[in-house]
Order: sequence, then structure tokens, then C-alpha cells
Amino acid sequence: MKLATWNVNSLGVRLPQVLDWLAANPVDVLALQELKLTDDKFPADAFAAIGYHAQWFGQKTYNGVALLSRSPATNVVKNIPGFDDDMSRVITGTLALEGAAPGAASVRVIGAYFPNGQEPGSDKFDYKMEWLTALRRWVKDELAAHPNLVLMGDYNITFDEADVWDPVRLEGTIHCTEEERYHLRALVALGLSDSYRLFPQAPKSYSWWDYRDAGFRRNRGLRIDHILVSHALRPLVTACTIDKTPRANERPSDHAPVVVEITPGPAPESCA
DNA sequence: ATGACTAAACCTTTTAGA
Repeated sequence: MKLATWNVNSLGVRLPQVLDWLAANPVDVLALQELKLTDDKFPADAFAAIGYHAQWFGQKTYNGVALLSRSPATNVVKNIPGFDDDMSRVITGTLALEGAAPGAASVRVIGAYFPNGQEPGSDKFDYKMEWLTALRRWVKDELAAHPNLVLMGDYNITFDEADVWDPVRLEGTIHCTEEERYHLRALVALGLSDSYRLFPQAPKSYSWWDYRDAGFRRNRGLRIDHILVSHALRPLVTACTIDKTPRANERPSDHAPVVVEITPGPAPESCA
């Protein structure tokens, strides 16, 4: 099965591109971030028309997340339980593990739009740290309950220098601070793996490029969109790629989709 | 040079993104 994450920077603007992308890339699950629309404006009919179920958690102007899926999601949770937040940033559901024996297995999928943080030392940075702490506490519990878990979305954090187009110039700036990277490593330490780095990748591979100053053309980017998988799923991950093709669209999002392929092995069966 | 571009709402200007 294939799962993907894409910060679309306004679903109202990007809907035609999302529909086109799904037609060309019929993934089983697509997590969307930055819908920038209220729940009543969510285009559920357009996704249903191309065979996708949807769960969404919108917000006016900012934030907003959704899960699109070939099979319906169950046990849907919005935001981080126990963390009071007026922003719509997280949506979670349980999906069938496609490719496994029928009814044999499921995967818990968390789609998240991590806070930007704006600038170290700002109120928004403090909120980012609190949010990251709350997320980790919750993901720890989810992992205990669901060994097959995928945490994907716009993390707004780079892992290390390899994720940054100019690590010297951007050292200590937002998305590249030690505080943010500590939280990212702590998430990984719960028992997750960065799907993208399970495979050889081209150097200077990024998932976001600044609209300004021809950032995409000059490949001045950051890798801040990630797909983390639990240890139970890790041996089943067969590919992880960043699809830059939507950046060639006329009015592109500043983020590219990230796609992971999970290939369940044959179901263990007793030999009769 | 605390910039550049894009999107939404407070809409000819500001806020936020990253």
C-alpha cells in the first residue's frame, strides 16, 4: 500500500492539483495539511467522486488537516487528546493494511501539521515546544495501542544538515534549531524510523522551497515533511520518495508530496 | 537589505507562513 502526505497551502486553491495528483498517483492514504478552510467548505464530494473517503478537521484561514483514503478510516481522533489547542493540526484514523490478508491487520495513521514556530524565543516557538511535548506523550500511548503506526505530515523541523540547502547560513534559525531537533529525535526514540532515510537518496533532496527568490529553481529548500513508521512496519517499507512534479504546476504549493510504500509479506500461515 | 512570494482577511494593507 502507498501512503502520502502533502501540505497543499490552501485546499481551496489547490483542489484541482490534488485531484490530478491522485489520478496519477492513486495512493491508499493521503494526509493533507494547511487546508485553510472551514469544515463546511471541505470538498468531500469531489474526493468521493474519484473514490476517496475523507475525514477532515478544518479551520478558517489557517491550519486544517484531512485524511483521504480508499477504505474508510475508523476511530478518528482530532488534535492531541488532553492538549487544549484552538488550532486544527492533527487528524488520526485506523486504516486497513492493504496487501495484508483480508481483515488481518490495520495501520494507525496520524496526519499532522506541526507548528511553524516563527522564531526561536518567540511565543510561537514556545507553543511549538509545548505542542511537541504533548504530541510525544500522546504518540507514545498510540504506539503502545497500535504497533503498526505511521506519523506523517509537515513537521516544520529538519533532522540535520542533509535536510538544509545552506546549513551554515541557516544554523540556529527556525526549523534548524537544536531545541526542535531534540524533539524530533525524541519522537524517533519512541520507536519510529524516518522512512526517507531507509533508502539511498539523492543529495540535496528537499520537500519545501521558498516561493521567494526562485527557491525551487535554485533548489534552495528544506526537508521538513516526513513519514515516520513504527518498528513493526519498518521491515515492510519498500520505498519512500518526494514527488517534485507538482512544483511544476502553474500555482504550486510550496511543499511537495512525500510518498511511502509498505508491502506486507505473505500472511503467516500454518502448514496443514 | 531583518528583503524576496503566496494566500486569506482585517482587503490598496496586514499577518503568517518557513
